[in-house]
Formats: sequence, structure tokens, C-alpha cells
Amino acid sequence: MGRRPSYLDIVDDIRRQIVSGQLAPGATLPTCREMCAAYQVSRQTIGSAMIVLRTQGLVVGQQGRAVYVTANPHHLPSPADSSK
Amino acid sequence: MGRRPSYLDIVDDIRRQIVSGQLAPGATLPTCREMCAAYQVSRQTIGSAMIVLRTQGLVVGQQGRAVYVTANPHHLPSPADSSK
DNA sequence: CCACATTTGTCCGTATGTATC
DNA sequence: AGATACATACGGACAAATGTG
Repeated sequence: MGRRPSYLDIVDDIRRQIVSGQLAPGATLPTCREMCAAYQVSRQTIGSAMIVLRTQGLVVGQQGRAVYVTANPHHLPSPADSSK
Repeated sequence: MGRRPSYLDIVDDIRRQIVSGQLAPGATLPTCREMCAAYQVSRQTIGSAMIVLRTQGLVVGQQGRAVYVTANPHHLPSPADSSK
């Protein structure tokens, strides 16, 4: 069937860290380069994951600084599950 | 200041067509190629716009066929306004 | 069933812009 | 001025699904 795209995998992973409190509100995500190394993907792929996370309102990116966790919502929309 | 990215421009445009009923539920979006030509951008940029629209639940893409408008919700979250 | 074209979706490498330090 | 970091964009490539013949 449909292989799960890498960027949705990354979204899921970071989302879990936010929900579990491992990444508290106000915390910063690893740098772009570190995430590229950690997940073994390109910046574009990280960028796609960030688009999803920002659209869901889980994080906010600030240019030149970092990507911050915005909040710890009670219960989230589908885990970026557009492909069923 | 912050220039508005092309892909958010596209999101906003398509979203307006959906909300206004110009693109009814079940309708298909133009093909990827047509949108590239219409907005004068690359497929990646269209792809980024589609990620946002899918994450917001406005459309569903089906490989090999088309992208379908899912529903006409009453009111939507901020128009992909992650950057203020 | 198989070959082929079309279309959506994803990914990479690279480049550029912008903001912060 | 330079380094660092996030954000966007292009072009090319390949995979997956669909439809047609």
C-alpha cells in the first residue's frame, strides 16, 4: 500500500514528544541541520514537516532563531492522516 | 519585512474558492501542471500548498486521479496564518 | 494481463532570502 | 561583516495509483 512519507513520520515523532510533555511549551526544536542528520533527510523534507506542524498550530518558527513549541493542546486533530 | 510566500498565496486563493462555493464539495482542483502554469510556480510549491490544504482537511488527494474538495465547513481556522 | 501515458505525491541537491546573534 | 538558522523556491527525479488500449 501507500508507504508512509518521511515528513509525516517526522511530524508524528515530534508531535508525540510535544503531547507527552517531553517537549514543553516554549521549548525549542533541534536545529534544522540536526534534524536533517537525525532523520537522515533533506531540509525540504524537514520543511514539509514544519509546514504541517505550523498549520496545526503546534509550533512557531522564528527566522534566525529557532522553532518553538507553542502549546500543549488537550487533544489534537488526526495525526496528519490525510492518506488512509 | 516578511514577504508572503507563494504557497500561502495559493492556499489562500484556493481556500477562498472553496469557501465561496466556487469549488463545491466533490469538485476537482485543476491538475498540478495547470496550477503550476496558472500561478507560475514549481510543483514543489504546489505541493507545499497541498500539504497545508490537506492538513486543514479542505481537500483530499488521490494519486493518479485528482485532488478533491472534501467539504464546505462553516468556519475555518486562520488562513494558514502561522507567520504574523 | 501488460504496456503506456497521465497525475498526484514525495524527495534530493542547490540556491536565495531573511532574521538573529 | 560574518556566521548561524529558519523559510522559500526551483529543477530534476522517482514512486504509486489510475485509466486506456
